[in-house]
Amino acid sequence: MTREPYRAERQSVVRKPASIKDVAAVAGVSPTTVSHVLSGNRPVNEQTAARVRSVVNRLGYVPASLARSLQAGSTSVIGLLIPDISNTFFAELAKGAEDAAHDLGYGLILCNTEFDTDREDRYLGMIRSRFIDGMVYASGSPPSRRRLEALMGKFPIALADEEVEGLEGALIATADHESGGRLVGEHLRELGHRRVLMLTGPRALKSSAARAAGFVRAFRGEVVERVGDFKEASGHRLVAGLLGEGGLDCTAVFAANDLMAFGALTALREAGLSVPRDVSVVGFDDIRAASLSHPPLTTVHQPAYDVGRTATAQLLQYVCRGEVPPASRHTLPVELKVRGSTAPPAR
Amino acid sequence: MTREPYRAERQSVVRKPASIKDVAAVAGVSPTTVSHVLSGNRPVNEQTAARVRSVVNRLGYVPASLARSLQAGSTSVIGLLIPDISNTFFAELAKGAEDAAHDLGYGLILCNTEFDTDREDRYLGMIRSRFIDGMVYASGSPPSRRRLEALMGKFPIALADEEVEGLEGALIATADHESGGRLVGEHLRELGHRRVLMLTGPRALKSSAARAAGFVRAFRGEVVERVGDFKEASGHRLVAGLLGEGGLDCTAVFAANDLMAFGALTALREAGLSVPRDVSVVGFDDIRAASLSHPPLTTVHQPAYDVGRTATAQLLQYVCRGEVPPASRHTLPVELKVRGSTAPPAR
DNA sequence: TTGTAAGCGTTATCAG
DNA sequence: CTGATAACGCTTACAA
Repeated sequence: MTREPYRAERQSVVRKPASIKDVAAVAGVSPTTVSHVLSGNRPVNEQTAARVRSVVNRLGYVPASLARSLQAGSTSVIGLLIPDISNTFFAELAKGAEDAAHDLGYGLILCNTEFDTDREDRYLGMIRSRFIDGMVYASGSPPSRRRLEALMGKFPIALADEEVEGLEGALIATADHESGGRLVGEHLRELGHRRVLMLTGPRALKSSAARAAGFVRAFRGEVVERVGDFKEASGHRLVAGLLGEGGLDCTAVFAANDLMAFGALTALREAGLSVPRDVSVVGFDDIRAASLSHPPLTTVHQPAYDVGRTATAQLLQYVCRGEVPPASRHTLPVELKVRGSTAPPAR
Repeated sequence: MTREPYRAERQSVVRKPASIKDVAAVAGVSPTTVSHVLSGNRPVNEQTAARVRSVVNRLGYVPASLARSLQAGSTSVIGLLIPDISNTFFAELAKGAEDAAHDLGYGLILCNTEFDTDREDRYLGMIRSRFIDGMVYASGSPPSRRRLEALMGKFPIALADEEVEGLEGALIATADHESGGRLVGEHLRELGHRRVLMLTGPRALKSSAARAAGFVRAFRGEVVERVGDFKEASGHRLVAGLLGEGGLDCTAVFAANDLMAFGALTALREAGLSVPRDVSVVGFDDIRAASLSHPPLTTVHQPAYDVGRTATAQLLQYVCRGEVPPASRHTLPVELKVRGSTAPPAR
């Protein structure tokens, strides 16, 4: 009777995989020939080729991509640096990036930073040590700006979703945040609203500023501005605060992202107000929950998938040829999704 | 006047980065010494070390991780194979996997398959060519079973979230699907329900079968079963269908995931039924939208993050030592989240 | 049509 | 404390 542990131990001994030399030796040819049979880079006698192939199968030989990469000087892998993969916006973006990478035979390393600078540093190290051929950089932490700057002239990097101030000389793919704000402004104006509460994102983010600017310009009414942090709790806190201080005094709320809009929604409901009868609410992003909530949220659809896909495709266009990309900006269209959370103001 | 294109072209010429030999030459020492200064693997004269370090900085030398990996025989990168990163369940799982990998200094390659067999094959190739040291495999397409089987004895692979039938001899981390089903069964029974509609996932999935089995055993009432595909549309279609055929004839609906539960919710609402007054609805997964919907969804919280984290940590425990992992199963606890979509049956 | 030999950039071994 | 030298596993001139 063999006891379990023994069997497990025996299985766990990894025996060294066959190398190109092993194949060559068994097939009675040189490593060069094996290489050429597999790559097709130069003609090989059909008899020889057949023999080599059969040995390859018999030994289960698979070329070590590491050695190949070392020789070739590139790994066919790029990185995607994002703050939080569990945020559906970034998950969609990642999907687009992964699709674009896959199309060109590239792998994608997920660099999830949680806004942690150390973590971001470690991932940026991968590009400096040339383990990845390039990086798609989607709004990391603000302090990373200087480091990015140093890298950008020397390594292939593309900015996705968020511009980094002072880093205009790069490949950039971003949603048209300003138009998004404008669409919301026009929508609320047309409904008859004249005074709205605007919950913005952090001031440092250009995307957030662009949304606000577009909105203010198009709305042309009174705008009460409060700064949030893109989290649900901050939307709740800001609205509940105003409600407590003696009234909202606005007929609509425009939150710079859906999560804050949901926080606002909850605060309004808790105060006994009805959406959209008493107050209209608009978000930004169009995350999955937006169409599922009650009422479904009027929001601006951001092409997260396309942002990721475009940034990556652009980047790879240069990476393939071993070039550092020039400056170029792609602004992707957004779309207003009018749902149930907006209506003309009461009275 | 230099015109833009020229500058761009000039910048795009990548000049070859410094190697350890360059540093050695400039510092007047051997590559060996440079290596040791950087790794600390053996003592080096402080003067020499200082000189080397200064040259390293001056030349901006960063060791090529590729060469290091080739020599070491491992890349410190593993893969995470999932069907769809834009599904919040897998995004959470990915986050857990990424965290666990990062903790041990490993990188994580995102292998998003979209249930595409070719795509899955290409990613599995990465492990065979030893570009990655291991793979966390989260419910790929059914046809991949045979291929997995061949790989599992030879390469480090861990199964996350979903068991693959016939592949018991492996590292497995999964949620306690059966207990989840049981909790729902008990909950509905205690509320007084005696006849429920159960929307299951695809029959082939063990997780789905386990949820159903646990539910049926605990509920001990009448169960009308319909097979869905985990998508929102299928929940809607199945419920709307029954509603059309002359009545639901059940006081509650248990969907095997939240998405189908939302589909059911919509169908019920469209038929003029109120949840939970007329019909109770329960989901499974506890995706973000579950707590945001109206009414908030009673559901089973799956520890997606922990599943990803556990599977990955387990895998790495063996990968670190260059071993193929033995069989071992980790079943993670689930939790019933009672929210607003369930209530005692009417009358 | 095929083989030899020189890289790719590290680190480990062994010697001094 | 330091340095040659030989791997790691592949590709590709160059040569035959």
